[in-house]
Amino acid sequence: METRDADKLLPRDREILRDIIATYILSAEPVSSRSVAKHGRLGLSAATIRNVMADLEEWGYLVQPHTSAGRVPTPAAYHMFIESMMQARKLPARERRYIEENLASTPADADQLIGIASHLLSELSQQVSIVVAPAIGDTVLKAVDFVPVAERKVLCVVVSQAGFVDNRLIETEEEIPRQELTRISNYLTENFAGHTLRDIRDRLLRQMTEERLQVDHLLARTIELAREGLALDSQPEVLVDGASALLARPELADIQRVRRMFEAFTDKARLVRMLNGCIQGGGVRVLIGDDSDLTSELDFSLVASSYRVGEQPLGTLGIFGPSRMEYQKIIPLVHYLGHALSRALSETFAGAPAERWEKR
Amino acid sequence: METRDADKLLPRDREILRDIIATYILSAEPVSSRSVAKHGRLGLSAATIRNVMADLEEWGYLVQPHTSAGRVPTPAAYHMFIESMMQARKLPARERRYIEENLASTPADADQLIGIASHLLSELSQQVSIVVAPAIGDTVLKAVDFVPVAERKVLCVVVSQAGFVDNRLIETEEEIPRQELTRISNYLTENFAGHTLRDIRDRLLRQMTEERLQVDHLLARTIELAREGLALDSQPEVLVDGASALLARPELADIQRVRRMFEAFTDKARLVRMLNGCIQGGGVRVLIGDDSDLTSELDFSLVASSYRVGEQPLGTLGIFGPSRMEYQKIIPLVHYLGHALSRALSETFAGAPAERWEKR
DNA sequence: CTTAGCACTCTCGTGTGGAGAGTGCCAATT
DNA sequence: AATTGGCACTCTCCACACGAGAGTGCTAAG
Repeated sequence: METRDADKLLPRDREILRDIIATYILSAEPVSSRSVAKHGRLGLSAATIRNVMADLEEWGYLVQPHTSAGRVPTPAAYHMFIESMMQARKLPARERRYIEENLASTPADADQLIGIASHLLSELSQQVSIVVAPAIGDTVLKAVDFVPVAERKVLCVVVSQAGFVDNRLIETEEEIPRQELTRISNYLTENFAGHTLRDIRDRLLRQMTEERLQVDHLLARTIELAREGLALDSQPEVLVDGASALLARPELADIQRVRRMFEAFTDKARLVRMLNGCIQGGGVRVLIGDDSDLTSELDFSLVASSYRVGEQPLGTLGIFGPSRMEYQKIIPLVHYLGHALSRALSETFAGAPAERWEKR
Repeated sequence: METRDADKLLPRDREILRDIIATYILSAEPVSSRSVAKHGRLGLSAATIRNVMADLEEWGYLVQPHTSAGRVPTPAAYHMFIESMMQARKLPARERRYIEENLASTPADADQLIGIASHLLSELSQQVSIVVAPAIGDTVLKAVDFVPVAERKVLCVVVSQAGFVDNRLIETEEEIPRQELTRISNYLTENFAGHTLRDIRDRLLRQMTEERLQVDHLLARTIELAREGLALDSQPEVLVDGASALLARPELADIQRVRRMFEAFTDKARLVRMLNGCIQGGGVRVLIGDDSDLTSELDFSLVASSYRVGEQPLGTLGIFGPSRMEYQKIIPLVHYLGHALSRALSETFAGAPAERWEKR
């Protein structure tokens, strides 16, 4: 099977391939030469179409499920379709407004915002949405606070620049009085806001080693609390929404497939790895079939984009669904929502820029 | 169809019904008179069994999917089975240990604990687990803390007696300096710890009305923050876990059913209503078929129990699955986990009892 | 009251046949 | 040389029938 680049195809072949893909996306059924001949705007007979289709199959853009069935696009075909055969529709004003209204509603912290975003994605696409929250170690610190909640138990609240809030319960060696906790909170917040938790931890640990002997009591406790409270070990959170809408689609008539899909969702680590492959580059990335084990075994695609605050990419959001999804709609949706979420995150915490590292 | 109470049944009839239910629970297939005659410890012929089965059907304990199929237990039969035909097996030591190890691992806040509990339930039962977190309004306050995160944006952190942590971002009329926030946090924590958020809110609002004229600046701000920060409107959180394991069961071979199940999970409000019906009374409650729209339309059952700290029931946890579940295992599991979670929650925050209301 | 026997019913798997859809190829046409 | 109509071929899908198997209900005998 000799593959052939997009630009090697004759315009007519491209037109036919385009028609086949568009039809298949809507119908979910193998496309026959006759239906292309009828619907197609180019007045060709079915027989001619058949010849072209045979070529396209040879070049790896189509397959037939069995002899004497119509043909179905391959991942290569979808890729070509997305890159050069479709014009991404602008997201309808209605939907834009809907997104804006929901994201701007009440003052919400970042965790709530990504929840809303996830819900919007699945609702507007009728597919499964996946949103990955930032890995805690990479977030930039905005404020830390320690709240005593029981004897020798302190709740550490970390607020990131982008508005993500993380709680962690830590156990201390000895009871630490409330005022001292407040002092430590202030010290950490004032000196380290604007840096990633990873940096802060490293710096504090280095400090501890260097000045081991002359650390004062307060600093020692600060370091103890910071080591526990700013731990990096937690998995980034993954939100999956809208699975029930997907079950209505014909490709999931087979239970085994549904099951594999859900098992895929359960394996969060794998999801994160896959999604994060999409984080580089500002735009929307599309994974289809061959690109990844997860999508290929199910004939599914992933349309993903990153969201960010300023330059800093924070996490990924995307839509997961059958390869024959309506990319003209889905891609703009993911694109728009990526930007909308980025904007919402930036706005919430605008106004109080972080101190620079050098300033310390 | 005349129904007949459990104690009206002859011992032999009960024995046969018991066998049928036990067999069906394992096999998922209609039980025939022959199989009962063979496996049954009472040496009766198939024909005799048949007569009894016809009676049991008349009394509403069995149904046949069609003539010349075996028979299947009704919800009434399951109820009788649970109440007087099975001896609940003690939970194996292995599983107890596993539960204890997981719940006691690292210092964890209550939200993490219920997450672990939910996971344990679904893992050990291979069914879907549902855990309802406490409604925020009913939780007893342990500590409040306000963290400034941006201009006129304050993060309110509420820690409940049981260790649940809730964050809420609030927008203030004017910028409030850090020290003042700390003072307000302290004031609220010291004066109101030990009471439900609902009580506190009511009290503060009353105070505001009564002393409208002579409120000082600090109190005014306190009330403003408390009104926003201790708002009660949020839905209780619901955790659902283990859906993919259920998909392996034969009763879910039909997609439509899977879909209805997932739609049921999406309707959190309904879940909460159903689960909370089980909260009264210390023990394990079982809903089967007729009891609730949700279980009946799917032939599913719900085995639920509450978890609590001290006397106070906080939330519900349970297992949702096909009616033919192994109640001998599932009921002890839910029972044990309810207690284990209660214990874990109580232990975490033991040591610092709340002040009494009168003390104020 | 129990049970063996038997006729009856219903499901389920298999096989068959025909309709329909779609293709591939060839020969005729433009 | 490209296009097209025609035709044979293949494969799926559905309907139907048929028989095996499983299970029941009933009756009559023990």
